[in-house]
Amino acid sequence: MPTETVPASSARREELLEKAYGYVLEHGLAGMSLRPLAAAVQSSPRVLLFLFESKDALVRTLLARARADEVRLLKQLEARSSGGLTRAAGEIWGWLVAAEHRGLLRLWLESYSRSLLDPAGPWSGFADATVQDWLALLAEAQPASERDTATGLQRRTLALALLRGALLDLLASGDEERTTGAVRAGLAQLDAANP
Amino acid sequence: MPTETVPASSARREELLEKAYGYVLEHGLAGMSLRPLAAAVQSSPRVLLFLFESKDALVRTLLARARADEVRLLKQLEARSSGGLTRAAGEIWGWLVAAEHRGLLRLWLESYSRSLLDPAGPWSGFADATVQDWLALLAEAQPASERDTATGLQRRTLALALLRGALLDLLASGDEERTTGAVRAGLAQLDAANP
DNA sequence: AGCGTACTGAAACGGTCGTGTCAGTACAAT
DNA sequence: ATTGTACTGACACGACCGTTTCAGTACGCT
Repeated sequence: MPTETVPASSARREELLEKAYGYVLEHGLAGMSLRPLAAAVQSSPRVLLFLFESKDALVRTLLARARADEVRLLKQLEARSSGGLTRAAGEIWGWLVAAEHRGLLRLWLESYSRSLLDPAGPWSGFADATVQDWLALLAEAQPASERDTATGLQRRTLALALLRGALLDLLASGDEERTTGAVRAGLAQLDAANP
Repeated sequence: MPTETVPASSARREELLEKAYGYVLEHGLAGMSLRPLAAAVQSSPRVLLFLFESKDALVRTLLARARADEVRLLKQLEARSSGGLTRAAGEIWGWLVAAEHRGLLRLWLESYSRSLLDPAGPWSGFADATVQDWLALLAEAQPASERDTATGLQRRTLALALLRGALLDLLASGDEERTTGAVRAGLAQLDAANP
């Protein structure tokens, strides 16, 4: 008798996951369906379901894969985030504007808005998780004396709002210069207001 | 022979449009389908198609209806937006946090992210249009001397980014106090940096 | 050689989708 | 009374959906 239980990890699974990840970065996962996806990754719906259990589980796996990309960024930034809040925010913005991250950021925004309406779906925790990741990173960049104060939280919230708002603008307009200018100005003001 | 051409406006059409609008404010329009919607508004798919021509046209009409809500806000704000950029931004934020606008704002975010991936769909122009509306309102609040300068545009972009980023936070967290605090602090800094 | 494991293909299932067909009903205007 | 207009119900169509069934094939291990 063949296996037909969840493999949870195998060479073929990893390979198809990477291909599928590339596909959703381009096409989003709102209207994703198995047959076109399977064709794009040179496989079949049958195999995708065999390796990933169900479509819902596949979506969850893809979102986890996306988060892995983001966690890798956080590790990188943590290493050199000793320059304070605004410095860390500036580094994050540098990552956000990089053209090769557009797909991931569109996917992030899509999951974010999706989770607001359907908290039960496979993408539910994803948006909150990334937000918490960013906030935690910003907190870590703050001096310990400020980190746990009310104004420290407010400054973190403000920096994050600035980054995310500018990101929305950037994704829609593609105007790197204008948005970067606004972020720089905002961060400079945030810096100047430091006690 | 019956009409079977587009009515484009009628009492019944208006009535169903309002009901359908209430429905999508709650459920979003990503996964909207005619049969559940028709049941919710006590009608039938047949009638919806008769009155709105096609599902795509219905979605466009619903988005136009949403925009009408927003335009009404802009008219209100314009009347008392003589207090400068930060004052106007503060007024906008006051509108954004109002609980009865959550549905509209979730719908806005959904259409926004949607239009990034599928510029051909019925929601394509919607997000850009609202952004332009907001930017124009902010521009109008600026003194004429600053309105057409590069830094004027930058300050507008910054204010808008702050509002939209804080809105993302608010929609996900519901934390009115923290987000409002961040917006107020950011606007105060923007005000202090005024030449 | 025999067997278990990992993967794959073809076809079908029941379901929902947007839309079309064909029939009606209610009612104001003539 | 007749006619035209506005709306509605019942139902079927073809397409696509996620998933299942049943059949394999390729290959390492003993």
